[in-house]
Amino acid sequence: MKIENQIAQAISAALQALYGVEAAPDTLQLSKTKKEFEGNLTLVVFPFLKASRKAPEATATEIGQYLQEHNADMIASFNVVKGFLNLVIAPSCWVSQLNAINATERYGIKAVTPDAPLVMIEYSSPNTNKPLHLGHVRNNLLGYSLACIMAANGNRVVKTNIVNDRGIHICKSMLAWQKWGDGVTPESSGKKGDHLIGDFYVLFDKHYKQEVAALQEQGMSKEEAEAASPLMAEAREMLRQWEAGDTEVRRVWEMMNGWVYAGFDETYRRLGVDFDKIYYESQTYLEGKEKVLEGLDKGIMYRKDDGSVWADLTGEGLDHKLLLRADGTSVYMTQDIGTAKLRFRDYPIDRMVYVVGNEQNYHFQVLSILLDKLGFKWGKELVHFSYGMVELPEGKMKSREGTVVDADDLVEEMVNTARETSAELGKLDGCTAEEAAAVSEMVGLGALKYFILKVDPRKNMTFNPKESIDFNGNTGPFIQYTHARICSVLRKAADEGITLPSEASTHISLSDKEISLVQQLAAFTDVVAEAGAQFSPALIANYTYDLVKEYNQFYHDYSILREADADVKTFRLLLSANVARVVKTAMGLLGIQVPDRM
RNA sequence: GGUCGGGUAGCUCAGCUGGAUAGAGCAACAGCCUUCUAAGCUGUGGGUCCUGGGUUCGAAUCCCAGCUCGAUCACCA
Repeated sequence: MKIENQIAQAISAALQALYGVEAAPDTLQLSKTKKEFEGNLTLVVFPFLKASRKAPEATATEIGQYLQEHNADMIASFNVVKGFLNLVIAPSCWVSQLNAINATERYGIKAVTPDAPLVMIEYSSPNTNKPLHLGHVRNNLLGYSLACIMAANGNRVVKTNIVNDRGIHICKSMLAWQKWGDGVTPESSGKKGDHLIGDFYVLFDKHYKQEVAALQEQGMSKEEAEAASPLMAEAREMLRQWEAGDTEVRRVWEMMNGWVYAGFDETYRRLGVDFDKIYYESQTYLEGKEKVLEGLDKGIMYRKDDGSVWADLTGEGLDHKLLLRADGTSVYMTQDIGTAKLRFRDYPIDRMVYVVGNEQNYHFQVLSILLDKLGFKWGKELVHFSYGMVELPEGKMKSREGTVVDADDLVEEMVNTARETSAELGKLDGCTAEEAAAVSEMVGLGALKYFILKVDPRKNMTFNPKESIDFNGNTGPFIQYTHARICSVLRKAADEGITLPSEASTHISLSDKEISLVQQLAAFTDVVAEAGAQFSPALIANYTYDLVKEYNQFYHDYSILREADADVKTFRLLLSANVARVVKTAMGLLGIQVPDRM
């Protein structure tokens, strides 16, 4: 058991004995002692002054004395500062704590049992008319990391992606390709499929804008011109043909979507994200219609005179929501209902998590209510993991204005920078080209992923393309570097013929840094649990940074292999090995790999 | 206007289920490599925690009011 928990129990017993206070161990304000004070754990005694009827100092002293008397083996000494009781824990306890951690397989990761709750996580969910940009990258990294964190908390996890493969936006790209594409393909152009399609989407927009401008010059208002645009009319007609199942339109659609998927797959692979099950809106939107009509029968929805179908959500403090247009076609909400139906048919979902930007908060509020009304047991409790936008210093990224940061370009740039930095520092001089490339990939991606995941997901974040992502300080490479450093020490130890024992001797004295590191390691399980409860990879990231920062201080101030005392040396090696292990596990939860050398 | 998020150092962010003197990184300046990897370590300067009230022994943290930025309130997805 964690020392902190043991102490909490002892304090709980002390409060009962001294003052007759019933305080559950987990309600105590017990935390790591601040650096400026002597001790390892600090209890805040202010809450018990009423019961003790004594001054803060006297109360703290009384509790301290009681604890020391009854737990002599654990509490070496204590001191009191105002209402704070600082406890010094016996060093042997910390060694035992480290030994226990070392003995725990897959430390920090809970086993997934067959009857564990099934959590489905939807993320990525791209449109098929343009390549992925930095906003999608944040989505993908958050979704993937969240899946890892939920699994580490003992849940069965299904990662899913809903591809928005139909609609007017794809028709625009298709039309532009037919008109001006001249039969170009990814093969003939040497361009990634998603980028090629994105170019045609932009091209459509360019021609459309010209058309509208020309019509406006003829005296039309902007709205009139947009409505009169022949190009847009053609796109709409193409969508109608698609819905009607026109073979030629469907053929082009399938071909061009195929190009895009090949491009996406490449980006996903490089980002290191994957899915257990992919849904396509072209396959789910009809299901949604069906479900809505079912709701209509049950009186959950109503039909207007023009034939459109609506849900009345005024009872929930919201508005009326359209679900089927007068012409019977479906809207976004309808498709999400259809997708939910298929998913529930495929999996016994206990909990559904949607990783979607915060601009869609209202949508998911409505979706939750509708799914609940339609009888999905997890509908009410669905989680909209709502993350903030990635903004540029100038403001929002806009696809059509070309101010997006492309995902592939960014990754490439990061990996290049990593390679150059490694070369400059001469870090990979002894490595093969393959090893060097693998490390560059890890470090470049590590920098990007950590940069994005370390910030609170709910907050908007700023990305400045002019200032490249850092490799020093609170960054992925810094953490990776520390791991590599420890690996290097362990390699040297092995070279010296040292084999690590499973336990360190408890009869040694420890420095504050060493104790603090053991405490940090012990806290890892709580951090994983908290990250799962709060859906926050950032908690894992910041924890890991603190751990590594502290380790580097230790590394600087104490020698490991040159330590004369064999027992202390063993302890330090064991401590280092477990720091490396936790770093690797924690970064793994963020989808970041760590190299053994760099 | 309604609803929901933000506002902490020059910049990017932690800290927010109330606790000790509000922390990191970047940027600036000054040190530390013949010694386990200097992508590291140490130090200096830098703060109206948006403002004003309230609750409390104690508030960046909780409550109220206001200021401000953003998202959303589509027969787009």
